[in-house]
Amino acid sequence: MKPVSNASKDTQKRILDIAEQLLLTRGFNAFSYQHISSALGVRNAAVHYHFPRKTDLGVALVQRYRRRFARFMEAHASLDPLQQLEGYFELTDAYFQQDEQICPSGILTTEYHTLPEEIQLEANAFITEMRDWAKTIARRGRDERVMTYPGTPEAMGEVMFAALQGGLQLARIDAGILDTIKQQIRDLLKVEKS
Amino acid sequence: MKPVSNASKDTQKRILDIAEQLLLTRGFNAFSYQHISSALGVRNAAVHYHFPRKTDLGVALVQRYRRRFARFMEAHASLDPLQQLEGYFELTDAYFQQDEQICPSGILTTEYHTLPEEIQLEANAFITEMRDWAKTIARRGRDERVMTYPGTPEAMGEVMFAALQGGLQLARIDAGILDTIKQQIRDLLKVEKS
DNA sequence: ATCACTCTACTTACTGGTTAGTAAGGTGTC
DNA sequence: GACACCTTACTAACCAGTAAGTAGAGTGAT
Repeated sequence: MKPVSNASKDTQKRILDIAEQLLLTRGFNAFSYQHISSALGVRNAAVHYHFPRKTDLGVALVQRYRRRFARFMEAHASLDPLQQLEGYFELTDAYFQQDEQICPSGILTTEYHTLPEEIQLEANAFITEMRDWAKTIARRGRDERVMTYPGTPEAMGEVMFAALQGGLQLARIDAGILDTIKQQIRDLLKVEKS
Repeated sequence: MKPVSNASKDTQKRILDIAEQLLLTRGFNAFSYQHISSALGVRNAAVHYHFPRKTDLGVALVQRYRRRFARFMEAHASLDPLQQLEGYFELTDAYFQQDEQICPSGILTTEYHTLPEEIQLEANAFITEMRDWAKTIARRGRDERVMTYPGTPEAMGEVMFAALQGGLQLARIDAGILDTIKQQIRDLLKVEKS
């Protein structure tokens, strides 16, 4: 149990918060330690003190997403599939409403070939977890006879996830597209908006 | 009508070809004039001679996409909707098979907030054209009674386009996802693979 | 209680590399 | 000799990352 001061923990969290905002609006390659340090009111080297290399910061960001998404799944585990679907939609909306952020998986896959391997590995795990959650909703929806669709739950989950990822990006061009896609997914699953 | 030498036209085309490859694999912010000039075997300033600012190069790239996509639509205009759908799928496949490239609209929307306004405007127009084509396929498919789906053709087109855009990106994590999504779209439209 | 010491969380000051972009000069072709 | 198409040589800004120093808070011995 190593003691970490409150100041350190707080600064570290604030760095992650600022970096997250920059990641989801500008992408990993288009933000610098300067952006973070000036937003935080400290010097460049202070950021390097907490996250020596930018790769460390990237890995920490994705790991935090994974912990957060694990808590999200846990909180929604006992809900029925229709509520889980709406919860998934709300998560998507929440991104866009905050500075037109997009889903982290969209950033990570688009910039994939330019990312350090350590971040790629975390991204793989994170995205697999998100895709699996979409598939789980589709599977439970069919098992509990509240969703009706052709094909396998796996395929339906992939389409739902891919459409929301793409939809979030396209919403930057046309904000209305996100609602259209959410409603069409409901229609394709033959469910009513709850 | 200003005369342009063959050498110039050729170099200009080769710059665009290299830049396109870099754009679709690395993104606009993650490639430089150095990347292009070294791949082309010329000096940095030679690229600036043809495209003074990087913005000029970006605009030229998107405009070329638009011309190319216009020709694509013209070539497929007289086909039946099922063939148009498969043509759309083939276009998607072609991107991925070439160095895991993704759809330009995925790059442009993901990096949107970091792009110069001139490129944003071209991107808006290009993406609108691609989305409209997807909607046209969905509309004609229903009108000619070869596709069956809930919701409006507009909504179905948006979901198809967004799912393919997201699917291309996710294919970098799991190559199989693209085929899964294509087949699920066929199933959702109640059409057979042609 | 106070001096000596240690540690955290920074700062200042820097390096070497990369970036887009430019100015001026050269060379071959019509 | 005019022009297209390049080159060499450069600038200023930015990038990630580092080395060395410091202020202040806490600790421990006397």
